[in-house]
Amino acid sequence: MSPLSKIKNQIIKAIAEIYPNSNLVASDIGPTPDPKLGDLAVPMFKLAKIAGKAPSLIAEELRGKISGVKALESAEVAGPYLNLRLKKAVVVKEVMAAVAKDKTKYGNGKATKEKIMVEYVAPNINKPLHLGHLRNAALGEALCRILETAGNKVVRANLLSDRGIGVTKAMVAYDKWGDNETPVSAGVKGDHLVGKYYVMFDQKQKQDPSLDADVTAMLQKWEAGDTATRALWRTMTKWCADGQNATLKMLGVKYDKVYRESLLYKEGSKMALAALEKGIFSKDEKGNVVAKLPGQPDKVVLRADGTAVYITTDLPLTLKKMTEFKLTRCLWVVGTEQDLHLRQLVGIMRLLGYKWADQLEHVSYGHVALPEGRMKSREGTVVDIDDLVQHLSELAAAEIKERHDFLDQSEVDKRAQEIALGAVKFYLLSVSAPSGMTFNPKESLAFTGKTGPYLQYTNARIQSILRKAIEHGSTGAGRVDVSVLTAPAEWQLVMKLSEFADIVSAAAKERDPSVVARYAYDLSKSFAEFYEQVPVLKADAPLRRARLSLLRAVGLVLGRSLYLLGIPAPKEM
RNA sequence: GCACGCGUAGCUCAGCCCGGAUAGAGCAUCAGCUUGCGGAGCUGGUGGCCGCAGGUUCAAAUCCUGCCGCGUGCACCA
Repeated sequence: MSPLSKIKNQIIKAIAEIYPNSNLVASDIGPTPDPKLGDLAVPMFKLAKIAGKAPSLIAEELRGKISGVKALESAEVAGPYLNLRLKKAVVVKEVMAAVAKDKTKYGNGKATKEKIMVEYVAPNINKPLHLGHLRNAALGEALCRILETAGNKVVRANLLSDRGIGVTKAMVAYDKWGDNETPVSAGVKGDHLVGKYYVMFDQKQKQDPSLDADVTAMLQKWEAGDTATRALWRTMTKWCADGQNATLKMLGVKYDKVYRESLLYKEGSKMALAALEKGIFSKDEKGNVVAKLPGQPDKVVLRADGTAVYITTDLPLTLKKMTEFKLTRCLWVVGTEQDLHLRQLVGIMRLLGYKWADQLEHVSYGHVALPEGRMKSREGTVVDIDDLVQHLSELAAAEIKERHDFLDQSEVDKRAQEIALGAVKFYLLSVSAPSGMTFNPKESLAFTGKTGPYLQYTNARIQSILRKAIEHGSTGAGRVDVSVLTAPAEWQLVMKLSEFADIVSAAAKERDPSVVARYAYDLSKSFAEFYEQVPVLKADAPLRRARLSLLRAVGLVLGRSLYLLGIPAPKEM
């Protein structure tokens, strides 16, 4: 529990001793709108209702009577609110001690019994990953880190859609016009090479619609296990998957388990037929196997000719996930356009009699639009991740070079990519998930204002001061009296630090990394104000030591916040 | 047509689940801050019928109802 929550709980308890049937809870207590009014505000409306008295009267009664809260300095009545002022020295000591004690575990939640699988990205293996995948990857990875930090066991899973029309189109085009080209001979990543043929197919198909028949024919050969077709498929899907994995690695994504559609869909057909036999599914007039779901449209789970549809794979996949890993929760990070699909999948699992259907959960995120309109892979209007990060890195590199004349190119490149990733990830994560968003290139490329680089810059400044302190021989370690930290800017920072654990648990509960993004920004903003107002290295020894330990605490918590968001934290930039 | 999501400052978005003090940020714009620990920064100003109309309440951006606008889905596509 966060130091702040502890204090709030003590206040709740103290009020309950005066009003035994008090219905106030810790979350009723909030910050005051203005620091001049005090630190915490307790609204009296709930108590007023119970007691049948005016809120201001209750506040008046409580004022001065609250006892047993060590951190409480004074209480003032402001209309229907009881505003509390905290003893800064007490709180500062408690918060700083908590950070010092827990170090990199500060903010961790208590271990739960939850074991949660998060499936995210789940790409088609026929083209490079694009902007939509980037929002998915950023969201999924941040969610995993937040859930882990909140005390849960997390299993990261990917599903490769490595079979079907998309892959086959690329195969047909390569077969006809590929001329034995390879990623090495072409000098491009495998996913980009496969994507080139995927786009080529659609261009040629517009001229010659008969190409569709070639796709059908190749799909059938693949299905029949034709040796040459399978070999081509293995080669091309490997190229593509390797390329995509390189992109994911750059993004900091690594999976515990990777599923492949090609290894699952047949099992799905069996499950569907078995359920048909038992009368759980039925056949429609065309002969398709259909699940009839209460309150939802019917869902075809197997085509009349016995071939699989998208959801067919999900049947055995979901079953495998839940049983193999003994999960208590299973999340999909998937766009809002699949809301209905996933509701239907959950409904089907329930229909099949699996009690854990209630533990399946869709983390839905809105579509990323471009200002010009919708992204379309086939029309080349996609923003692919490799190109985007490359472009951002170049801009960042130019900024770095302006500031540092004599840096190695390799160091420039390294920092530039970290800044580029910070910029785009923060941009995508700072918007709450279900909202659609417009990807405004200009803004996401910006390094000033409420951006990833601002957070990274804050971290770099903190690290810089700490480095200089060591050079000057004053580390701030050892016995430090932190109670001298009484300046408003210091107090504001300590209050921010005190709520970190609450932020982590709220983000985990809401499945919403934007909570952490907002916090990280607020913390950085508080630091910047502190930095402008208060000298650290030039302060007298006792104060300097105290401020240095505050900076270490802020650096640690900011670093943890950046980690939760999957944003790199370079020490210099 | 039905379902889901969205509508808050010129632009991009928080806040809504769980109703409470003058509705918050960033960008843009205007005016300031540098012999100083990293100016990718800081301080201040301008800018809002919180889509519209009702209702509930001592109190509504927040809850309820209806309407309007935008997006997505309702495929033998993934």
